[in-house]
Amino acid sequence: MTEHQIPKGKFIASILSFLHDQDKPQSAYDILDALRDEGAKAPMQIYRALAKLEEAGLAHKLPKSNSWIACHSHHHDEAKLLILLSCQSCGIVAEHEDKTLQSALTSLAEKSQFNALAQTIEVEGACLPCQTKDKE
Amino acid sequence: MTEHQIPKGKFIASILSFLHDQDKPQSAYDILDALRDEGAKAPMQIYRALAKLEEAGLAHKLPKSNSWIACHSHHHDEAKLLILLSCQSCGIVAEHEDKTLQSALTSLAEKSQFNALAQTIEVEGACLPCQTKDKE
DNA sequence: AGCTAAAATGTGATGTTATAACGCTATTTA
DNA sequence: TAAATAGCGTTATAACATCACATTTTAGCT
Repeated sequence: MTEHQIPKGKFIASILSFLHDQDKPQSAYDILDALRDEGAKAPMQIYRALAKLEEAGLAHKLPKSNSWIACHSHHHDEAKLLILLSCQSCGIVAEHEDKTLQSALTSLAEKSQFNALAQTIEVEGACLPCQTKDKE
Repeated sequence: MTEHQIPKGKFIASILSFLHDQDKPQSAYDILDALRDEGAKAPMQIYRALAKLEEAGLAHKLPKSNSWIACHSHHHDEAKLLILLSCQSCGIVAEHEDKTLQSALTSLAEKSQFNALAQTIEVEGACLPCQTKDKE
Protein backbone atom coordinates (compact mmCIF):
# COMPACT_ATOMS: atom_id res chain seq x y z
CA MET A 1 0.00 0.00 0.00
CA THR A 2 2.17 2.80 -1.24
CA GLU A 3 -0.28 5.60 -1.52
CA HIS A 4 0.63 9.21 -1.40
CA GLN A 5 4.01 8.72 -2.85
CA ILE A 6 5.11 11.67 -4.82
CA PRO A 7 4.86 10.76 -8.47
CA LYS A 8 7.86 11.46 -10.62
CA GLY A 9 7.88 14.14 -13.22
CA LYS A 10 9.66 17.33 -14.01
CA PHE A 11 7.25 19.84 -12.54
CA ILE A 12 5.62 17.70 -9.89
CA ALA A 13 7.66 18.90 -6.94
CA SER A 14 7.55 22.57 -7.93
CA ILE A 15 3.82 22.57 -8.43
CA LEU A 16 3.23 20.87 -5.13
CA SER A 17 5.47 23.28 -3.38
CA PHE A 18 3.92 26.27 -5.08
CA LEU A 19 0.42 25.13 -4.21
CA HIS A 20 1.43 24.54 -0.63
CA ASP A 21 2.68 28.09 -0.37
CA GLN A 22 -0.61 29.54 -1.52
CA ASP A 23 -3.58 29.96 0.74
CA LYS A 24 -5.98 30.08 -2.19
CA PRO A 25 -6.66 27.83 -5.13
CA GLN A 26 -4.63 28.47 -8.25
CA SER A 27 -5.58 27.97 -11.85
CA ALA A 28 -3.41 25.91 -14.14
CA TYR A 29 -2.33 29.09 -15.85
CA ASP A 30 -1.42 30.70 -12.53
CA ILE A 31 0.79 27.72 -11.90
CA LEU A 32 2.24 27.94 -15.37
CA ASP A 33 3.21 31.55 -14.79
CA ALA A 34 4.73 30.72 -11.45
CA LEU A 35 6.89 28.06 -13.01
CA ARG A 36 8.27 29.99 -15.97
CA ASP A 37 11.57 30.26 -14.14
CA GLU A 38 11.87 26.56 -13.95
CA GLY A 39 11.25 26.13 -17.63
CA ALA A 40 7.52 25.68 -17.84
CA LYS A 41 6.30 26.92 -21.19
CA ALA A 42 3.02 25.28 -22.12
CA PRO A 43 -0.21 24.49 -20.28
CA MET A 44 0.08 20.83 -21.16
CA GLN A 45 3.11 20.49 -18.93
CA ILE A 46 1.07 21.74 -16.01
CA TYR A 47 -2.05 19.75 -16.75
CA ARG A 48 -0.06 16.57 -17.05
CA ALA A 49 1.57 17.11 -13.69
CA LEU A 50 -1.72 18.10 -12.06
CA ALA A 51 -3.34 14.92 -13.29
CA LYS A 52 -0.66 12.87 -11.59
CA LEU A 53 -0.89 14.86 -8.40
CA GLU A 54 -4.61 14.48 -8.32
CA GLU A 55 -4.39 10.77 -8.92
CA ALA A 56 -1.92 10.49 -6.07
CA GLY A 57 -4.27 12.42 -3.80
CA LEU A 58 -1.75 15.18 -3.33
CA ALA A 59 -3.75 17.89 -5.03
CA HIS A 60 -7.43 18.50 -5.52
CA LYS A 61 -9.26 20.23 -8.30
CA LEU A 62 -12.15 22.44 -7.33
CA PRO A 63 -14.73 21.47 -9.88
CA LYS A 64 -16.68 24.69 -9.83
CA SER A 65 -13.81 27.08 -9.97
CA ASN A 66 -11.35 25.30 -12.22
CA SER A 67 -8.52 25.66 -9.82
CA TRP A 68 -6.30 23.50 -7.68
CA ILE A 69 -5.10 23.26 -4.13
CA ALA A 70 -2.48 21.08 -2.54
CA CYS A 71 -3.91 18.53 -0.16
CA HIS A 72 -3.34 19.81 3.35
CA SER A 73 -4.38 16.78 5.28
CA HIS A 74 -3.18 13.26 5.69
CA HIS A 75 -6.57 11.70 5.96
CA HIS A 76 -7.28 10.53 2.47
CA ASP A 77 -6.13 7.00 2.87
CA GLU A 78 -9.25 5.31 1.74
CA ALA A 79 -11.44 8.29 1.45
CA LYS A 80 -14.03 8.26 -1.21
CA LEU A 81 -15.53 11.62 -0.51
CA LEU A 82 -13.73 14.85 0.03
CA ILE A 83 -15.68 17.98 0.88
CA LEU A 84 -14.14 21.33 0.09
CA LEU A 85 -15.79 24.30 1.74
CA SER A 86 -14.88 27.15 -0.52
CA CYS A 87 -15.46 30.75 0.45
CA GLN A 88 -16.73 32.79 -2.46
CA SER A 89 -15.66 35.96 -0.83
CA CYS A 90 -12.06 35.40 0.19
CA GLY A 91 -11.25 32.22 -1.69
CA ILE A 92 -10.12 30.20 1.29
CA VAL A 93 -10.83 26.48 1.05
CA ALA A 94 -11.24 24.11 3.98
CA GLU A 95 -10.87 20.38 3.46
CA HIS A 96 -13.18 17.99 5.24
CA GLU A 97 -14.09 14.40 5.41
CA ASP A 98 -17.28 13.28 6.97
CA LYS A 99 -18.27 9.71 7.64
CA THR A 100 -21.97 10.49 7.87
CA LEU A 101 -21.96 12.36 4.63
CA GLN A 102 -19.92 9.72 2.98
CA SER A 103 -22.11 6.88 4.08
CA ALA A 104 -25.24 8.80 3.12
CA LEU A 105 -23.84 9.22 -0.35
CA THR A 106 -22.82 5.59 -0.51
CA SER A 107 -26.26 4.46 0.48
CA LEU A 108 -27.92 6.79 -2.00
CA ALA A 109 -25.69 5.38 -4.71
CA GLU A 110 -26.49 1.84 -3.66
CA LYS A 111 -30.21 2.46 -3.68
CA SER A 112 -29.83 3.83 -7.19
CA GLN A 113 -27.53 0.98 -8.16
CA PHE A 114 -25.03 3.56 -9.18
CA ASN A 115 -21.34 2.82 -8.97
CA ALA A 116 -19.91 6.08 -7.69
CA LEU A 117 -16.25 6.84 -8.08
CA ALA A 118 -14.23 8.77 -5.55
CA GLN A 119 -15.57 12.26 -5.37
CA THR A 120 -14.54 15.76 -4.60
CA ILE A 121 -17.41 18.01 -3.66
CA GLU A 122 -16.96 21.75 -3.74
CA VAL A 123 -19.41 23.58 -1.53
CA GLU A 124 -19.51 27.31 -2.06
CA GLY A 125 -20.49 29.76 0.62
CA ALA A 126 -18.98 32.12 3.13
CA CYS A 127 -16.43 31.38 5.81
CA LEU A 128 -16.92 32.80 9.28
CA PRO A 129 -14.60 35.78 8.95
CA CYS A 130 -16.28 36.80 5.72
CA GLN A 131 -19.76 36.37 7.16
CA THR A 132 -19.02 38.85 9.88
CA LYS A 133 -17.03 41.10 7.57
CA ASP A 134 -19.85 41.27 5.05
CA LYS A 135 -22.34 42.45 7.64
CA GLU A 136 -20.53 45.71 8.11
CA MET B 1 -43.92 32.10 -2.86
CA THR B 2 -43.63 32.24 -6.61
CA GLU B 3 -40.87 29.82 -7.26
CA HIS B 4 -40.40 27.94 -10.46
CA GLN B 5 -42.01 30.53 -12.57
CA ILE B 6 -40.54 30.60 -15.99
CA PRO B 7 -38.41 33.70 -16.27
CA LYS B 8 -38.96 35.89 -19.27
CA GLY B 9 -36.42 36.20 -22.00
CA LYS B 10 -36.10 35.52 -25.68
CA PHE B 11 -34.45 32.10 -25.57
CA ILE B 12 -35.68 30.88 -22.22
CA ALA B 13 -38.52 28.76 -23.48
CA SER B 14 -36.59 27.27 -26.38
CA ILE B 15 -33.65 26.31 -24.23
CA LEU B 16 -35.87 24.72 -21.64
CA SER B 17 -37.72 22.80 -24.28
CA PHE B 18 -34.52 21.74 -26.01
CA LEU B 19 -32.98 20.53 -22.77
CA HIS B 20 -36.14 18.65 -21.90
CA ASP B 21 -35.95 16.81 -25.19
CA GLN B 22 -32.41 15.64 -24.55
CA ASP B 23 -31.58 12.70 -22.38
CA LYS B 24 -28.05 13.91 -21.84
CA PRO B 25 -26.49 17.13 -20.64
CA GLN B 26 -25.77 19.72 -23.27
CA SER B 27 -23.04 22.29 -23.39
CA ALA B 28 -23.86 25.94 -23.87
CA TYR B 29 -22.45 25.69 -27.37
CA ASP B 30 -24.61 22.66 -28.14
CA ILE B 31 -27.59 24.73 -27.14
CA LEU B 32 -26.37 27.63 -29.22
CA ASP B 33 -26.17 25.41 -32.28
CA ALA B 34 -29.60 24.01 -31.64
CA LEU B 35 -31.07 27.48 -31.48
CA ARG B 36 -29.52 28.95 -34.62
CA ASP B 37 -32.89 28.63 -36.32
CA GLU B 38 -34.49 30.80 -33.73
CA GLY B 39 -31.92 33.51 -34.12
CA ALA B 40 -29.31 32.61 -31.55
CA LYS B 41 -25.94 33.84 -32.68
CA ALA B 42 -23.64 34.35 -29.73
CA PRO B 43 -22.78 32.36 -26.61
CA MET B 44 -23.69 35.27 -24.40
CA GLN B 45 -27.32 34.91 -25.35
CA ILE B 46 -27.29 31.35 -24.15
CA TYR B 47 -25.31 31.94 -21.00
CA ARG B 48 -27.62 34.76 -19.99
CA ALA B 49 -30.67 32.57 -20.39
CA LEU B 50 -29.03 29.64 -18.62
CA ALA B 51 -28.21 31.84 -15.65
CA LYS B 52 -31.86 32.75 -15.31
CA LEU B 53 -33.01 29.19 -15.69
CA GLU B 54 -30.58 28.03 -13.08
CA GLU B 55 -31.61 30.71 -10.69
CA ALA B 56 -35.22 29.70 -11.16
CA GLY B 57 -34.33 26.08 -10.46
CA LEU B 58 -35.44 25.01 -13.90
CA ALA B 59 -32.06 23.94 -15.15
CA HIS B 60 -28.95 22.64 -13.48
CA LYS B 61 -25.35 22.99 -14.42
CA LEU B 62 -23.16 19.96 -13.95
CA PRO B 63 -20.10 21.45 -12.36
CA LYS B 64 -17.64 18.85 -13.50
CA SER B 65 -18.72 18.53 -17.06
CA ASN B 66 -19.70 22.09 -17.86
CA SER B 67 -23.02 21.15 -19.26
CA TRP B 68 -26.68 21.66 -18.46
CA ILE B 69 -29.80 19.63 -17.99
CA ALA B 70 -33.39 20.68 -17.54
CA CYS B 71 -34.74 19.94 -14.12
CA HIS B 72 -36.87 16.84 -14.40
CA SER B 73 -38.41 16.80 -10.98
CA HIS B 74 -40.74 18.96 -9.01
CA HIS B 75 -39.07 18.49 -5.72
CA HIS B 76 -36.82 21.48 -5.41
CA ASP B 77 -39.13 23.61 -3.41
CA GLU B 78 -36.84 24.32 -0.57
CA ALA B 79 -34.06 22.06 -1.51
CA LYS B 80 -30.59 23.15 -0.70
CA LEU B 81 -28.79 20.15 -2.01
CA LEU B 82 -29.25 18.49 -5.33
CA ILE B 83 -27.32 15.35 -6.16
CA LEU B 84 -26.74 14.49 -9.79
CA LEU B 85 -25.56 10.96 -10.46
CA SER B 86 -23.81 11.26 -13.75
CA CYS B 87 -22.74 8.23 -15.74
CA GLN B 88 -19.34 8.72 -17.29
CA SER B 89 -19.99 6.02 -19.80
CA CYS B 90 -23.36 6.88 -21.31
CA GLY B 91 -23.87 10.40 -20.03
CA ILE B 92 -27.22 9.81 -18.37
CA VAL B 93 -27.87 11.92 -15.31
CA ALA B 94 -30.23 11.03 -12.47
CA GLU B 95 -31.46 13.74 -10.12
CA HIS B 96 -31.78 13.02 -6.44
CA GLU B 97 -32.49 14.71 -3.21
CA ASP B 98 -31.61 13.09 0.03
CA LYS B 99 -32.57 14.34 3.45
CA THR B 100 -29.83 12.45 5.23
CA LEU B 101 -27.18 13.71 2.91
CA GLN B 102 -28.53 17.21 3.10
CA SER B 103 -28.64 17.29 6.86
CA ALA B 104 -25.18 15.77 7.09
CA LEU B 105 -23.88 18.54 4.91
CA THR B 106 -25.76 21.15 6.89
CA SER B 107 -24.34 19.89 10.12
CA LEU B 108 -20.82 19.77 8.72
CA ALA B 109 -21.21 23.34 7.57
CA GLU B 110 -22.54 24.38 10.97
CA LYS B 111 -19.68 22.73 12.78
CA SER B 112 -17.31 24.63 10.54
CA GLN B 113 -19.34 27.80 10.91
CA PHE B 114 -19.55 27.91 7.18
CA ASN B 115 -22.54 29.47 5.50
CA ALA B 116 -23.18 27.13 2.60
CA LEU B 117 -25.25 28.24 -0.33
CA ALA B 118 -27.57 25.95 -2.22
CA GLN B 119 -25.52 23.31 -3.89
CA THR B 120 -25.50 21.03 -6.86
CA ILE B 121 -23.27 18.04 -6.45
CA GLU B 122 -22.25 16.04 -9.45
CA VAL B 123 -21.24 12.50 -8.65
CA GLU B 124 -19.55 10.65 -11.45
CA GLY B 125 -19.66 6.94 -11.85
CA ALA B 126 -21.44 4.22 -13.78
CA CYS B 127 -25.17 3.62 -14.05
CA LEU B 128 -26.48 0.08 -13.77
CA PRO B 129 -26.86 -0.61 -17.49
CA CYS B 130 -23.32 0.58 -18.12
CA GLN B 131 -21.92 -1.46 -15.23
CA THR B 132 -23.24 -4.65 -16.74
CA LYS B 133 -22.45 -3.58 -20.28
CA ASP B 134 -18.84 -2.84 -19.39
CA LYS B 135 -18.28 -6.31 -17.96
CA GLU B 136 -18.68 -7.93 -21.33
C1' DA C 1 27.56 -1.37 -22.62
C1' DG C 2 24.01 -1.70 -26.25
C1' DC C 3 19.18 -2.51 -27.60
C1' DT C 4 14.50 -1.75 -27.25
C1' DA C 5 9.95 -0.65 -25.56
C1' DA C 6 7.58 2.26 -22.75
C1' DA C 7 7.05 6.45 -20.36
C1' DA C 8 7.78 11.17 -20.07
C1' DT C 9 8.48 15.63 -22.17
C1' DG C 10 8.44 19.73 -25.44
C1' DT C 11 5.80 22.35 -28.30
C1' DG C 12 2.61 24.43 -31.68
C1' DA C 13 -1.86 24.30 -32.99
C1' DT C 14 -6.38 23.90 -31.86
C1' DG C 15 -10.61 23.11 -29.33
C1' DT C 16 -13.83 24.41 -25.71
C1' DT C 17 -16.01 27.20 -22.25
C1' DA C 18 -17.16 31.78 -20.55
C1' DT C 19 -17.26 36.81 -19.94
C1' DA C 20 -16.21 41.86 -20.90
C1' DA C 21 -17.76 45.75 -22.93
C1' DC C 22 -20.63 48.71 -25.20
C1' DG C 23 -24.44 50.36 -27.75
C1' DC C 24 -29.23 49.83 -28.71
C1' DT C 25 -34.20 48.80 -27.58
C1' DA C 26 -38.03 47.86 -24.77
C1' DT C 27 -40.26 48.28 -20.48
C1' DT C 28 -41.23 50.17 -16.13
C1' DT C 29 -41.77 53.88 -12.95
C1' DA C 30 -41.95 58.53 -11.35
C1' DT D 1 -42.75 62.07 -21.26
C1' DA D 2 -38.41 61.76 -19.09
C1' DA D 3 -35.50 59.02 -16.52
C1' DA D 4 -34.20 54.66 -14.90
C1' DT D 5 -33.90 49.87 -15.41
C1' DA D 6 -33.83 45.56 -17.60
C1' DG D 7 -33.22 42.96 -21.68
C1' DC D 8 -30.82 42.09 -25.95
C1' DG D 9 -27.29 41.94 -29.99
C1' DT D 10 -22.71 41.76 -31.21
C1' DT D 11 -17.67 41.84 -31.38
C1' DA D 12 -13.86 40.81 -29.21
C1' DT D 13 -11.28 38.52 -25.97
C1' DA D 14 -10.31 35.91 -21.83
C1' DA D 15 -9.84 31.62 -19.58
C1' DC D 16 -9.55 26.72 -19.51
C1' DA D 17 -8.06 22.39 -21.67
C1' DT D 18 -6.55 18.93 -25.08
C1' DC D 19 -4.69 17.00 -29.55
C1' DA D 20 -1.06 15.49 -32.10
C1' DC D 21 3.32 14.49 -33.06
C1' DA D 22 8.29 14.85 -32.63
C1' DT D 23 11.94 14.09 -29.40
C1' DT D 24 14.11 12.63 -25.16
C1' DT D 25 14.57 9.98 -21.13
C1' DT D 26 14.11 5.94 -18.51
C1' DA D 27 13.78 1.11 -17.27
C1' DG D 28 14.38 -3.52 -18.29
C1' DC D 29 16.76 -6.79 -20.80
C1' DT D 30 20.85 -9.51 -22.89
